[in-house]
Amino acid sequence: MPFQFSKQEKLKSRSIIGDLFDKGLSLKQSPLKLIYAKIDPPLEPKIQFAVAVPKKSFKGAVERNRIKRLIREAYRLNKGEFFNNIEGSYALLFLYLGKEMPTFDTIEKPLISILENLINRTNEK
RNA sequence: UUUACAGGCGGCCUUAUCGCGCUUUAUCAAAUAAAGUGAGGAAAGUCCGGACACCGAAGUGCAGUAUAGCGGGUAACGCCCGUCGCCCAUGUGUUUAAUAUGGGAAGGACAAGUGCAACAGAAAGAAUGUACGGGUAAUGCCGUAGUGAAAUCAGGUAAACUCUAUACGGUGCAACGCCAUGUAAAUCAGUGUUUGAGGGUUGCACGCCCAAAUUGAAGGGUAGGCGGAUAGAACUUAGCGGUAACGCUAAGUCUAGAUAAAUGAUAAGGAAGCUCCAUUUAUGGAGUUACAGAAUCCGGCUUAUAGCCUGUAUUAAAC
RNA sequence: CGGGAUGUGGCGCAGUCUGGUAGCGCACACGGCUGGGGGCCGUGUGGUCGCAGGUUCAAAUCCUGUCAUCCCGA
Repeated sequence: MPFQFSKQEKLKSRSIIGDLFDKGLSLKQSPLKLIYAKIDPPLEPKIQFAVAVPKKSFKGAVERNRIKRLIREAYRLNKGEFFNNIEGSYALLFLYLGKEMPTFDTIEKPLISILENLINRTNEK
């Protein structure tokens, strides 16, 4: 079941999200930015995921929803490749920093490269 | 065929591979499977009106806010319908008047009081001028001229204060109820109290309530979870009443309920409209297809909007 | 979801309550003082008063609608 993305995998806790902004580590690959942190004690689905698009860049709710859906889709299709055998529990938060409407391709490529970097970092430790 | 106005529809269809929310069924549960279902006319702005919920009195007075011909519709409204007067445009008529059609608008009161009117002008409210003409015994008086938006009339102005009539308790689903977690000030109930600072209660006043101590009881916050929460002033069709808004009756239908927030992604093909180009005048090629995403729920208003359909009026061309 | 404020020359502000002339500082242009710069002095340019409609003889000002920006509460 590598391509599913259910409700449980969404990062929902307000306090964890607040901590991410305070002391999370970040990886950037334009137009995306990933903020992540290792969570201890581990969460139930070990990897939890969230998306955010700033209201300042995109005023309309339709555009913001569209970008969030694209990012979520790209994450859903690629997460199995990276996280199936990972150690530890992580919270991930993707931010979209671009100013123009993306297509699926312009989302997927930087997302893959960010995930590769993330895996490399966690293995080094 | 052009333009304007009014009303309606409004990101289409198929296949493949993945995927999401909710409901029901199957399994002890979890996970899973199957079936069903899943954004709008504005879901938006939050400008009005309600439903619904709560408040230690939500009381009295003042203040404040809103509305404004008349009649009707409605749960209610500042919304909608009809109508009278007013204003504008066009046609007929034409010295004026009148009349037809269409459109517009917050349309009570200035003989209750207070205020305001730049510049110009003699004068803008306790003011009656100047010139010419008329008239008279003479003055008062009458007309014309000039300034100005308004000039002799106790005028104009209330989208000036104000007055009159009517309506309004306050706060809002982040209301409110419940569950789990559990340290202290704090809360609730009973007993009790003289003075009174102080505090609370709707902007103010009155009024009302609280307040030491002691006994007893159950809990509150803590970005957590559940309920509130989706069947309703609902929708569709038919008949009847009404100029209309709308109402009544009957039959049928079930029509989103998320919560860092579901309704999507990729690929291929197709249909229709519009624009541009080419020409064998009917085809080919290219481009484009809006505004925009439910968040307690309804009724309005306002704003955004490609294209299509219907109706009315109008313009031009051809026959 | 609820509440509040602000839009005026290039920039920062006053004027709005109480309607008739849009003003101040900085900046800009020209001239003067100086050998030159800075500084000071003088003169000048520059504003659909966010937008639309209405009331009025007359609107930055009053009324209605609308757009944008900012702030606050939970």
